[in-house]
Amino acid sequence: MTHAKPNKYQNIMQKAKELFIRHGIRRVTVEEICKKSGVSKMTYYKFFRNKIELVKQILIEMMDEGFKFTDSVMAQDIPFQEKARQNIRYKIDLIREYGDYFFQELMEIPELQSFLVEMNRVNINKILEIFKQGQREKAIRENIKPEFYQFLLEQLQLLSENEQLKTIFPDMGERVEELISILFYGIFKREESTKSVMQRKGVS
Amino acid sequence: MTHAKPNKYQNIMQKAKELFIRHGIRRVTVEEICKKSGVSKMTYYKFFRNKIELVKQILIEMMDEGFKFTDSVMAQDIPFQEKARQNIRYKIDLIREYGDYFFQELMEIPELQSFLVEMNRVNINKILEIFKQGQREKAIRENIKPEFYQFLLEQLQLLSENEQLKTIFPDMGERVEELISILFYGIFKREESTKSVMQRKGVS
DNA sequence: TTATAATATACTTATATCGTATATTCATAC
DNA sequence: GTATGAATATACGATATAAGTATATTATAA
Repeated sequence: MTHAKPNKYQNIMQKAKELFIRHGIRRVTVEEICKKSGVSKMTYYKFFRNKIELVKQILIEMMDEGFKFTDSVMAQDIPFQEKARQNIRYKIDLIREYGDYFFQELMEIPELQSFLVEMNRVNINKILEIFKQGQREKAIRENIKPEFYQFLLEQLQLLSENEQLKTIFPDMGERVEELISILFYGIFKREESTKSVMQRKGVS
Repeated sequence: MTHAKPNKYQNIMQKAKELFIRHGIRRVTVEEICKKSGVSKMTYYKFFRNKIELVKQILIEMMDEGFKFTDSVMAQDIPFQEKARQNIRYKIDLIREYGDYFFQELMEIPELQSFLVEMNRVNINKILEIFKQGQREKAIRENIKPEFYQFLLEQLQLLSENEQLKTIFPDMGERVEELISILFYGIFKREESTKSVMQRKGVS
């Protein structure tokens, strides 16, 4: 990546992320973001109409990076199960990085509702794509319908917010991990599992 | 302790502490505190004139608990150095519990300035008391003047906010610990040190 | 029942934040 | 040097949020 120009846009994005992760979206003001990223309010409003728009950009960037990661993983010449595992670990790490509070707050912002729904739709499509590749590679049982898989994904998502489950796994990352594991070993043909350690690398 | 009555005052104090630790003082509203502690705004204002007053009470309680701990430690029949060590550990743990951010924010509240100065004065007096006991027990060199010790304490406090030192020890707890260690082993007569593990217990 | 105390609600006042407009500074090219 | 474009600092009005108060209602216990 080019590090020659101290890109103001990226600077704002980065500092805003840090502040949001630390204090939550609601508790951070635009002026605070400007001060932290060494930018005047006017230049901020050059780039973003308001705070919501900034949050959207962060989410879009987050999704794009995720897709880029997924694509690179899917192109590798490794067993499908390993690919799936890496993708899942990536998402878990992402959740851990931002923390429950961030995602919880997201859903409480009315202006973001439809955006989140759309983002979720795109995301699920991507996962479906991967699912189909898994079937082509004969790693996933052929007799599972994609619609059924999609249904399961949506139910899993609902379950991850289930209050009872929250008491069992208070940490959101762990919660999601356990749920995915269930789906995982439920749909995979029985083979011994391979362990993988992968490190996500943040933009600095 | 009595747990029969769900004391509203203590309830507010407890929940406020939790919120302040998590989000900082400025970022938490009175209404939020009320909601969390299941108390109406009116009852809140029965107990506290405003948010500052609540913060003051938290600080006073914090100091009182500290003094109580100190007194119990000083009454024990153990070497003076061990007493001193326990006191220091207590303070380090306290800093760790509340986090840098909390104390940093405290000092940025104008209405608290004089209160903090006074609190600091009282605190230093207490430490001086301990110092004198240390001299009486012949654990501290007799030829160190109390005024000089007090001066050192104040300088140490200033140093703990030194920017350069912050880059060396980013964690405030560690920073203070290292500084105190310097003072410690500087004024103590040379004897082998004894390790101690002590657990502070929070009010639940 | 009556008295007490907490609550919910609505409200006014005060403050913080947002978003914009304007004058100023700063860097760069000419 | 001056002109130009871009960022900044400052000030400002509009708006949203929070603080603090008053009142009616509900719950509790003597």
